[in-house]
Amino acid sequence: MTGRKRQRVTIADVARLAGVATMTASRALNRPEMVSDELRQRVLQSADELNYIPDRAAGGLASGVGLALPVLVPTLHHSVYVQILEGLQERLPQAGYQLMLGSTEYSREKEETLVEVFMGWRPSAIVLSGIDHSERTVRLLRASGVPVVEIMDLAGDTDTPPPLDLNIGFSHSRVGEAVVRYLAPCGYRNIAYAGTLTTLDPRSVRRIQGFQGALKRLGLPHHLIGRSDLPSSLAVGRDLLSGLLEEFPQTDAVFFANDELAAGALFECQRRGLRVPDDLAIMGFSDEEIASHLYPALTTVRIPRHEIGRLAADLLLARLGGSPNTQPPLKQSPIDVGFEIVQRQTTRAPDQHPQEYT
Amino acid sequence: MTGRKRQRVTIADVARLAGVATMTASRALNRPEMVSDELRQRVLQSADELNYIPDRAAGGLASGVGLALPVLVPTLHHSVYVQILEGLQERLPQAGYQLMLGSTEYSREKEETLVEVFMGWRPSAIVLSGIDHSERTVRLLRASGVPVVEIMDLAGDTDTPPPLDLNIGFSHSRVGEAVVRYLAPCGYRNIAYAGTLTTLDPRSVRRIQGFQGALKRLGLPHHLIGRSDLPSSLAVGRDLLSGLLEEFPQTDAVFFANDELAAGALFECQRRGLRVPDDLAIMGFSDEEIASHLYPALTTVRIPRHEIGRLAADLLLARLGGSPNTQPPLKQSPIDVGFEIVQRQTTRAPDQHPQEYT
DNA sequence: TTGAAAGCGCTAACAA
DNA sequence: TTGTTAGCGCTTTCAA
Repeated sequence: MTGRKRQRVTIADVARLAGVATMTASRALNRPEMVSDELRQRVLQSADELNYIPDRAAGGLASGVGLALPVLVPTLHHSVYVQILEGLQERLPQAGYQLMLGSTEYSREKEETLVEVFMGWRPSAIVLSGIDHSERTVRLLRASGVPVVEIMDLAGDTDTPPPLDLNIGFSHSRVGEAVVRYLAPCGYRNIAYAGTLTTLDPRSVRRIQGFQGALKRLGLPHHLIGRSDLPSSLAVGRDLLSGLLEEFPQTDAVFFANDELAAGALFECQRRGLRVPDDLAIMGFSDEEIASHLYPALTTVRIPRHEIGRLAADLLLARLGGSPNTQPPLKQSPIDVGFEIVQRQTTRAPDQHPQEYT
Repeated sequence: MTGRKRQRVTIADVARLAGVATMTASRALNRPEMVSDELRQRVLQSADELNYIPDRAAGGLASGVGLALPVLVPTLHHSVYVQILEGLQERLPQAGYQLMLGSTEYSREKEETLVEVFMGWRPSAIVLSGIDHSERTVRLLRASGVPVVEIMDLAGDTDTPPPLDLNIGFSHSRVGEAVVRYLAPCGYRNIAYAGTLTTLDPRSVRRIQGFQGALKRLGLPHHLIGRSDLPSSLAVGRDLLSGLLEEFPQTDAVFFANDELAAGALFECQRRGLRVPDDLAIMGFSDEEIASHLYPALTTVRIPRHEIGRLAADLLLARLGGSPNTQPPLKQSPIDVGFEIVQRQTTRAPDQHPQEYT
């Protein structure tokens, strides 16, 4: 009694009940305008009566059209990705696409495995986070001809690989630079970077490179780096701060890889009685909700996550729908959505006003 | 040139290249032990050479076995659900099941729509959050015979509907009660509840009912309820607190619907110079990471989310795998995983020690 | 406008 | 052990 195998209600059942051919039932359901009013009514009613639910897999198989739309994110623990997902959810499902979520945990190997798995679901397109993929991933994707959108990083830039296909994001190296160019005029001289997975995640790497490059150009020390291999959390933020202060006591400002780490560090400063931003400046990355509620409120880098999600959806829809006349004047991909430094209270006010960097 | 329609590599291609029948290729790939070493080698090599990726939809269609496993959560903004998802991800994908995520936004109608959509993907089972569903959802699910796991609430309890099938969670009304039974001995007399979606989400409703019932039994006021219709956030937590203090200035303790709201309220207390827990006690629900890092650290209710995810996966695997001899001594569903009050600094120490409630 | 036949890619069942 | 046939549920194509 492992579940009596319930006979699935098929379109043939619906057709039979309505007294029409299977094909007519199919048309009544999918292209109503091709069927006479009367038959359409009968079919719709039968379908309803039988609780008919069309089998997408069979439909896709027959029509050659895939409706699965895999989205690969590194993690769901950062609200950034949750919000991107929401941006995508806003339009894609109602266009008939089924979002499938995969989490790569910042690993190229996991990404590769997930891409393989998802390719088996006849994806109509695929959304990838980042622009750094394994060779096999690239080969698989190229060979399949499936549209790809890479998000959250900017491909084809001076220091990044070319885009696989569509791309929308911002430059992480420029974020690193911008932070230095923001903090230096505030009078900070020993500016540190602190992050997790700093070797694993190519986006962190580029952020650090931009950061260090800018420091070098200003003649400031660029060796103040705090690293952790643990996934990021408030606790790790505390540890990162402690480690940094121990190793480099001269540190007077820290740029964290995300707001969560920065918040943890801020809590640690409170515990230690360190005054922020007088003794130490703290800067985050992402501008998550907590940033503005912390005390003092966190200076951070805002990235347009929701917009990334929505734009990715638009790009995809335009690419897939291919409605040839509605041809929307789509911006040329890669699209740089830029970022913005949000000045709050964990850094001293700069001499110059904050500006938008793209 | 809307994407040259790349010829998909099928198992027939693989078979042809290997010089075997399609069926042999299929067996070499899926039941290797049924094929001679030599042919298996040839097939595997051909598959690799052609970058063959099996079409799950076609496979499922032919074999009658579905591999999609939809998971419906109310939101991804609470880390609780992210962690449950992780618990599920730990085992299900490697057993070949494809998790499909849907977010209901606490709406029964959205849930119904999602269930309908997902039923079209030949799900092998389906995971639902909560035990309150629309009539049509129940009918659809029942008719399909698909195994269902309801999580995060306890069905078949005195005040809850019977389970659809498998169930694993805890009693929200007992949480409400337990909180009162915890706070009262600490000397609090005007204990308020504050939450969002308090009318929409049946779990909130039951929590409030348990809460009010316990207050009544103790002869304490039970009308101190703060509500908001916005989705929960730190900002709403602040507002909720402000509203409560304005409407019921006598309030001396507040039980929030989640830790995020409680954190927001705590920030608001800081801003107002209110001393916690001396002037006001704050209690959260969920024990998210931030709870222990706040200052003062948040007293809250811990729920075993990761365990819920893992147990749900186990239950499902046992139900689906049906390996008849390995018949694991599965606990009888519904499974009550209980909860636990975590005493920290936002409430005064009670006369009696905290206890586990199930 | 409606219907019949064929087949999408794969595997269960049977035959060799 | 291997191959052949049929068919999963649906839609495309073509004919009526």
